[in-house]
Amino acid sequence: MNTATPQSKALDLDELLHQHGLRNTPQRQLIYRIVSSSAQHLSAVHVQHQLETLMPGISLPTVYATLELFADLGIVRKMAMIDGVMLYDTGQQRPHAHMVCRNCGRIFDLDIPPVNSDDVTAAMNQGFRVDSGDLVLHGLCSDCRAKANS
Amino acid sequence: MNTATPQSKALDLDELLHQHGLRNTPQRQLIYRIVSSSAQHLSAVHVQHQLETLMPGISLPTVYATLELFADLGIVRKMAMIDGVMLYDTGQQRPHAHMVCRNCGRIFDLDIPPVNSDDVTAAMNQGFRVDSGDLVLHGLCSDCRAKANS
DNA sequence: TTTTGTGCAAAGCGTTTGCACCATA
DNA sequence: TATGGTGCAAACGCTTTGCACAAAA
Repeated sequence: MNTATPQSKALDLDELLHQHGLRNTPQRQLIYRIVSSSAQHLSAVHVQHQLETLMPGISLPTVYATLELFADLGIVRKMAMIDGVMLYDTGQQRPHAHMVCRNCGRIFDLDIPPVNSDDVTAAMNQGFRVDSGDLVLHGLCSDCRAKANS
Repeated sequence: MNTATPQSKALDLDELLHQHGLRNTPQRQLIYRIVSSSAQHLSAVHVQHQLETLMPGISLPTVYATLELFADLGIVRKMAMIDGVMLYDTGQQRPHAHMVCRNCGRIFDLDIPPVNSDDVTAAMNQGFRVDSGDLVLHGLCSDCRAKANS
C-alpha cells in the first residue's frame, strides 16, 4: 500500500496529509524531516535555526502552525513548557522527563518515565483521570558540577 | 520580643526583613498574610485579586517583586510554570504535583511527591544533581469527568 | 535626610492571529 | 481555478525593567 518502505521510520507524510485533506508543502516536508531525525526535544526557534540553510526565509508562525498540525496528527507531542518555551518531541521517543540546569540553563532529556503508577492511582483517588504528565527536574548538569568543583 | 502572637504560624516577617536590611511595608505584610494563609498555589494575578479589597491600588510589578523577594527569603517556592503562568506556593506545604484539567483549564494541587528516589538516582547516573522537580499531570478533573458522562 | 520600595508606563519575550499573496491540487 | 498555506506585521498575555515619587528608618 505504501509507495515506498524507506530505511527507518519515515512514515509516509504525503499520504498522511492527503488522508486528512491537507496539502503537502516543502515547509511541512522539511520540518517533518527535522523533527523525525532529532533524538532530542525541539522548540520552535530550534526548528527554525535548523532550517536556516535549507529554507532561509521560513517564518516562525509557519513553524508553530506546522508543529501544532503535527501534534494533531500525532507526529509530535507537545511536551512541557519550560521557562515559557514550548518543547516538542517526536512521538517515537518514549515519554521522558526533562532536566533544567540552573547554572547554564540548558535543557536535557532524561530517560525517566515522568509519571509512575503511584502518581496515577493517587490522582485517581482524588477524582482525576490522568492522560499524561510532564516531569521537570532542576539542578546541576555534569558540566556545571565539574566547573563548580574546580 | 514579638509585638503579637497571632493565631497560627505567623513567623515574624518584620524581624526577618530587618535581618536582611529590608524594609517592612504594608504591601509586604499583606502579601505575606495572603500567601501564608493560602493552602493552594498562587499566581501573581491571583494574589492581586485577593488584595482588591485590602489594598485596591497595588500594582502587579510590586506583587511580582515581593513574591520574588519572598522566594529568596524562603517564604515561598517558585513552582512550575503552567501555560506561561508562574505558580508560587508557601514553603510550608510539602512538595507536591499539579494537575491541569484539559477541559476547564483549572489547576489543582495534588498531594503527590513530584520526584521520587528512582528519579534522583536515574538522573544521577546520567551525571545530574537534582535539587527539585515539578510534576504536572494533564487529564480530566472530577467535575469535567462527571459532565462528560452525562 | 538617606535609601529603599512602590506605581506607572513601557519594553521583552514567546506565541498567536489577521490578512494579502502565493502555491498546491 | 479554487482552496488552503505561507509570510509579514501586529496583537496578545505574562513577566520584567526604568524611572520618578513616596515612604520607611
